[in-house]
Formats: sequence, structure tokens, C-alpha cells
Amino acid sequence: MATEDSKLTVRAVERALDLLLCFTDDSDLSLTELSGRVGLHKSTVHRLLASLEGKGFVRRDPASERYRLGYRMWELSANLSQDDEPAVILLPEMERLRDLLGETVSLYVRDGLERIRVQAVQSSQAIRRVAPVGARLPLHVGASGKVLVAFGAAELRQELLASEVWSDAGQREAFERQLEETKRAGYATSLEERETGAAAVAAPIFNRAHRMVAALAVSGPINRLSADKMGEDAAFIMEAAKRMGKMLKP
Amino acid sequence: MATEDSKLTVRAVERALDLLLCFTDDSDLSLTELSGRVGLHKSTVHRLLASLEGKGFVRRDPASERYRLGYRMWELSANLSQDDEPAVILLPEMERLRDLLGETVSLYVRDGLERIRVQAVQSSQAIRRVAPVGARLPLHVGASGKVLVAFGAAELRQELLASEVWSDAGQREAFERQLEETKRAGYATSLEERETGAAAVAAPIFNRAHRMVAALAVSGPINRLSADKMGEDAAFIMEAAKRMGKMLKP
DNA sequence: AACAAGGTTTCACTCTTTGAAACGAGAGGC
DNA sequence: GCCTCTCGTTTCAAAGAGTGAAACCTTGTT
Repeated sequence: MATEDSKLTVRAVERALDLLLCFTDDSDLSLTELSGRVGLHKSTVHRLLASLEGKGFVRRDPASERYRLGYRMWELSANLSQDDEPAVILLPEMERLRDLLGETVSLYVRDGLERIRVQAVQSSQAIRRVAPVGARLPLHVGASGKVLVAFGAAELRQELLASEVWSDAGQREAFERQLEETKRAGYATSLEERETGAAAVAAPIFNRAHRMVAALAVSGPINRLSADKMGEDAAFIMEAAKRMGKMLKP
Repeated sequence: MATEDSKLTVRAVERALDLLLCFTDDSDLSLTELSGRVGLHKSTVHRLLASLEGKGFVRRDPASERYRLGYRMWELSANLSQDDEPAVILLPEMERLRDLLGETVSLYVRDGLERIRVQAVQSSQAIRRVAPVGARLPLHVGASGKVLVAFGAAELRQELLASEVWSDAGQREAFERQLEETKRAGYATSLEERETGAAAVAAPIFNRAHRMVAALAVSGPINRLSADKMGEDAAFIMEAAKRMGKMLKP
């Protein structure tokens, strides 16, 4: 890939943010590790880290001298969940749906060519789908991925289909067919697409301006969520999604 | 103040982080607002925001076109609470203390010349101290501030006393006396120092290497937490703090 | 239609960032 | 005790990257 839009962004900033993103995989890292991770010279990384540390985005563990995310991140993350965030507003409704169906309920929003699980309530059953909030997942596998693409902007669909995520043309064409099916049915399903033994049903949530803002997903083990069962549950999920859409701000 | 260590940090990165910090006050901001806030030219801010947006740290509300924190922040904040974080490990003990005393319990760590409330469990009483997690507060007022300074590094104490936070020398000297009293007693109290009608008792939490890692505070309305009552509660709080210290990782 | 108020892009100047290399500071090993 | 290896920090010259004024575009308003 070429330099693309070399003028429109600031390289040093992007590099610093790449450093921050290293901490999604590991909680603490040394300078040399970070340097290797992002492929930059030690001195460059050191300078960038000093800037991050100065603003409190990164700190050094007093004992190990290793770098970790700083407390400014705690401060910022506390302000993430504003009252107008779907992840906050829809939580009670998600709990109701969880209690109704007995399975784990998740809420996804799209971010670029990926999706983020911004909220989740776990099933209380012994065998259940565990869904950590904050997880970033691909858009081209899973029920909510299909929903987010099928009911999203046409440009997104083009961009995803033209991207490099497909193992072969067959996979891409199968996905395209599933998109059509999703638009027709109003919901999507997935059987062991991303995790073996796991199944999911997902439906779009539209705000009052008829724009899709999130995907609501119910997921669990395949022996409880058979194809038939998912078809039945879909009605409840779509109804809940409709109700949720009316609760949103804009 | 002069340019200080002009060579050791990266200006563009610091500016970008300043932009991110603007979102602790407001959930969404326009380019012009941000530009005014940080005192930089629109085009500069635009370029920095493009970099932040490209990495997902900032996004634009599709409806209002205004900037907000992006979903990468959700992802990162989900990874903040590692299993070795005091804020996570100590939560059950904090709940026990809350049930024992019936008042709001908070956990603070120092960050620079400030402190962050990294965890809190609210009292269940109708009149109670509300303590949002993530809040950044000054070090020179409040019971936990005194604890964090009194039992912290000597350099920190020097730095704080030499800083510009004091309204007059009398205030600073009173604070120094309270530090001595705190070290002697093993805990600190505050009566309406930061918020009128609020009182607090705080004790240090030391890890097994005898380094102070956090301050444990119990706070409530001044009519329930009289000076006498605080003295009695202090024993429970110090005992809880001691127990908590043994639960920490390093 | 003309205007105003954001937001976006261009462009020349130069200041800032960059990475190699030198320097320090510990931690083991011999 | 000395040497060596590794990791973090600072220095420095070269140039590439960031900066902000200004022009441009887009959208909504009078």
C-alpha cells in the first residue's frame, strides 16, 4: 500500500497512538518491547513515551519500571459512558431480554471495518457465552457483523467487500448472499462462524432518524440455539431492538 | 515558566493528547470549539484530529458532525482493569467495609500532583456521599490527599509544598502540620475541606514491599461522621487497609 | 442570491522530529 | 573485583515533517 494521504495526518501522533494500542494486548511493556512492537528506534519510542507519560496516558510501574496505561485513561474512560450512549441507555432493556431468553445479550457498534462490543449482559446459565465488553471483532464474521453491514451505509459495504479480509472469492460471495438474506429477514444468524460451539442471532437498532446505530445480539451454545430456536427467538430480538431504538436520544 | 525540557517530548503528540483531554469536560465538541480550547489554529487541530480519528481515538457523531471520543477508547478502557489492579482486587473488601460502616468507600491513587478515584462503592443510605470513579482531585485537600502525601515519597512532598497550589503560606504550614499528625496517627481526616457538608477518613494501603499504593477513604455527611465518630471508624478503616495490602500482587 | 459560519485543503517556510551513536546504569557471570 | 551484556537515556547533525496563514468548499441563513 502506498503513502496514501500522507499530508492529512501527523505521523508522530499516529506513532504515539500505536504505542498506546500495544497495551490492548499486554498490560505492561518495556521500552525495548514497545520499540520492537511498533518497529521504531528506541530513542524515538522513548521520546514518544515521555510525551504520553507527561500527560498521564502512560505510567511506569514503580517496582518493575515497565510501562502501563496511565490514570488519565481511567479518567477519560469514566467519561466515556455519557447518558446519551446507547451502551448506557439500553442496558436495562438488554437485561430484560437476557432474562426472557436466558442467553448472553451483546450490543455492537461499527468502528471502521470492525465492530466493538460496547455492552453485554451475561446469561446466568452454567454453560454460557462469555462476552467481554470492549472487545474489537471483525465485521465479516458473526451475526452482528452481517447486521452492521447489511443495514449500514452502501459505501461501507463496498469498502468491506473490496478489502483484504476474504480468504477467497467464494467466501465473499457467500457473505454477499447472507447480506441479502439479512436485509430480507430483518435479522442475521451465525453458527460457529467465529467461535466453535457458539451461535448467535442479531438484529439492527435504528434511531428515530432511521439510521442504524447498533446491533443487538443474543448468543449461546449451539445445542441451545439451534437453527429453529434462533428463528423463534428472532421475533423477540427484533421487537426488543425496535423498542430500544425509540429510547435513543437523537 | 520557561521551555524547560523542550527536547525530551514531542510537541505534536502533547497537543493531540491535550485535544483528547478536552473530552473530560464535554462529551462532544466541534473543531472550532476544540481549536479555541487548546489555542491552536483550526488547520492544525484538524490535522491532529484526523490522526486521532484514523486510529479510532476520536469519532464524529454521524448526525451532529461533532467530535467525540472514539471506540478505541472503549477498547482500551476495557483492558485497564487488569487482574492485578488494586481497583479490581480490593473491590470485595471495599464492599465489606461499606456494609460495616454504612458509608461510601473510595480508593485513590496518586498521579502527579493529583489523585484519581480508581474505585468506589456507594453507601446505600438516602443521604450519602456520591463518588464517581475516574474523578481527578487535588492532592492538597481532603483526607486521602494527606495520606497520599504523608506516606508517599519525600520528593513528592517537597514538590507539592513548592508548587503553586497554596493560597497563602498559612495554608501550606497548616497542611504540613496535618501531614505530621497523619504520619503519627496512621490515618487522616477532613471536615468540609473540599465539599461543604462532607467529611472523610482515609488510611494508606501498603503492599508487601512496604510501598504505599493507594489510599482508602470512607466519606459521608458531616452530621453522621463527627470528629468522634471518625476517630472510632479509623480503627476499622486501618484494619481493612492492612488486610487489603496483603491481597495485592507485588 | 448573497452572506455567514463552520470545516477542509493547499503551500512555502522553517522549526521540529528523527535515528545513529555515544553514554550510563544495573545485573549477572567469571 | 572486573568484565560484559542489556536496557534505558541523552546528544547531535541532517532533513523531513509539522505548522499556520490564506484560499477554498460546503451548508444553512437572511
